[in-house]
Amino acid sequence: MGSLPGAPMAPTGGPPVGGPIGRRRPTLRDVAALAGVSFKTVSRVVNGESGVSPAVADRVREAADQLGYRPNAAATALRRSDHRTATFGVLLEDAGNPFFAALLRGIEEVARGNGVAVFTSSTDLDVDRERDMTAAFAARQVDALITAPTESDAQHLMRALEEGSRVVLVDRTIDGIDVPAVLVDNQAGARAGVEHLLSQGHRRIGYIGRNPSIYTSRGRYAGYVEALTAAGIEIDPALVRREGATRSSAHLQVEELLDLAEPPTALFTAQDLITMTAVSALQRRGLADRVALVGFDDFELADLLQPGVTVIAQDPRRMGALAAELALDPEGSGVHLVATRLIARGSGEIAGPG
Amino acid sequence: MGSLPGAPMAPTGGPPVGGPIGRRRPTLRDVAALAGVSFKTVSRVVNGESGVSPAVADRVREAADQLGYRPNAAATALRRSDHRTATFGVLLEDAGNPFFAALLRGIEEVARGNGVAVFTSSTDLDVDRERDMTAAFAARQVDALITAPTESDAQHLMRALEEGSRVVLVDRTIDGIDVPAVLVDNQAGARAGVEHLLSQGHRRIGYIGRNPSIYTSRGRYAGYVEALTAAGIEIDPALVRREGATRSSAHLQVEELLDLAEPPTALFTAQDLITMTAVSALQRRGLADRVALVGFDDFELADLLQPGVTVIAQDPRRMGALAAELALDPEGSGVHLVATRLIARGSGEIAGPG
DNA sequence: CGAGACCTTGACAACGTTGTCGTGAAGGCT
DNA sequence: AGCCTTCACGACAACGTTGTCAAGGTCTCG
Repeated sequence: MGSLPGAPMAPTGGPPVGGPIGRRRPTLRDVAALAGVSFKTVSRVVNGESGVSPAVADRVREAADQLGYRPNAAATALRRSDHRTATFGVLLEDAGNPFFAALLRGIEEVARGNGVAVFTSSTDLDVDRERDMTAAFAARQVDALITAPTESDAQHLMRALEEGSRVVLVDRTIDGIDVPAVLVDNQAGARAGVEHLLSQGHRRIGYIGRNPSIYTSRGRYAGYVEALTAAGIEIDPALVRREGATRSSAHLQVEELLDLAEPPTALFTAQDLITMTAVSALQRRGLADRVALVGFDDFELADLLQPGVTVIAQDPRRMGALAAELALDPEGSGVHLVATRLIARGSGEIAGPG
Repeated sequence: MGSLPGAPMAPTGGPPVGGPIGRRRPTLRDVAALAGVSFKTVSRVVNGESGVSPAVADRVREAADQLGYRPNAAATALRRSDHRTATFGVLLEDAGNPFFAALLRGIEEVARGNGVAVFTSSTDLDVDRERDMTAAFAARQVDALITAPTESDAQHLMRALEEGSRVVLVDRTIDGIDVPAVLVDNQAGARAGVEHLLSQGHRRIGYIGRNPSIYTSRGRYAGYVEALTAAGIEIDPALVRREGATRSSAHLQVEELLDLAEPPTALFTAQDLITMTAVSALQRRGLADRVALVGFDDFELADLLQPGVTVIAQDPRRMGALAAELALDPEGSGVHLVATRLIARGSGEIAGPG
């Protein structure tokens, strides 16, 4: 972990071969020598500490500019008593998914504005990978770890906390750990989506979601159940599919629902990729304007499909920005709920049999 | 730059307030004390160096496990003679754009497999931001900087090189610097796309692209020109728009072309977002199945639109993986061209007037 | 004019690790 | 037995910075 594959050892004792390209980077001492002061004085100027006369400070700055001095981040991190590294670690399911990509952009934005650099990694829901990367980030002493945790085991996060990183959860939460979190009210969002379908006269509403082990998946299903129950409709297990992890399995599940003797007249899909899969399946069967569809997550081009896809939209960029702000603020705490918003575009407004 | 906003100073001299949550992380010395050896011996065991008897090594490993020892990355980076940090910096235009998101995933994958952590940042084509982040990454001593450079000025990259980081260019190249690069043959790809339209009988083919200051934009336009010229068709400046930077300006340009007295019968759009914008405009005017369209870059749902969108597809994930491998390999060099591929889905096969 | 306070500056330790060298014991050879 | 090599391990410097403290100079005020 953490080591590059060994580069071949250079043979010892040969003649000096003209030195590698990189000339040594100037240090505080180099600047000090040029400015004719002690290196500690340079340190003070660089860090904007008080107690340096303006004349000396100018001379130092000039010397620093001339040499192109830049502080060595490793030395700073090592020495500082607060152990700040001006670095975040961000651990998401998949930076290639538009939702997480936007979330990452939101984090980046706030981080950059505060001089913080951001480590990223995708877990693809792999628990081992999640643990490894948490460890890798903690070893690099990130000031904060912003993560959408995969599993219910908080051990690795506790460890990161103990080692001095702040931890902020985003999109998903986890038991047994008290840290700030930015979440969406998945249940309310899903309920609103299903109620929208109910109000169009649908009674047989299929649900296609991801594995219940995923936090968001549980809340969204609960919203589905809640909406139907409130409308006095019993949950029909035949209409519920909650195994979609990969794209192809999601596709299979959509097909299964449509193949039922009594197929649903409307679908609620609980994630963007599943929604896209559903659109694809419906189109292929020529059912796109007969079976209603509401999906959780907005996505690019949803408005250009025929019909446009009605969605429960989140605001991932804002979620990311909020998470980053919580990460920056030592006092930041609590669970922050970000609202969802129903965007009607056509697919959700296809009338039911009623 | 690089400093967190100053946290308020704790008042000095107060009573010890029960210590902060984070207990001190164990160091080599702690492990050494527990194992009853010198800390240098622990260092040897941790790094798998030879010259430690198996019995002692076991004892050390046991002690390290018991304390949960993890090497301090900052100290290692500071002390190592090769200055390796097992860290990459990745600087792209926009991690929210699917193309760059996939590219990032490709880099991440290879990096993770080699124990390398990845810093990311988006530039949004802002040159200042690009320079700042290059500096921020270089200050953190990244082993390699993988970047899709914005401008033709290589100064900041030269600087990063001098300071010991490898530099790998991806998607875009830049003059005056000799570093490995992973590029796409934009010209050949665009030419193939335009030739495809020509073969459907189109002669008036509009071109909508981004600002010529962008490397990829130049190559793609050159391919357009090349294809038309080879077919004996003169470039009609009225059909060429190369100012699309933002989404709304792209939209405007599509509208302008369609508003011409003699509008084009086919469009070649030089980037994914522009293609989406064009689809949107064509749909709104009811021209989606009358005006042919070929776009550079594949994108999600391109096959589900009506008609499906014919594209020149790249393989960004592979590009990213390749770039990361070049970054890892000290001998890596040269320009690596990744092929494009035309995917016919309908929009590009709409027949021309001929 | 002298005492104290303050301001500017420098010397030096320390952060946790790797690199270099030294030392003592064990082993091999003549 | 004596000498040289090898092996296992430790002592210590060094990386570039921040934190602590002390020294010397200037200023204020009685």
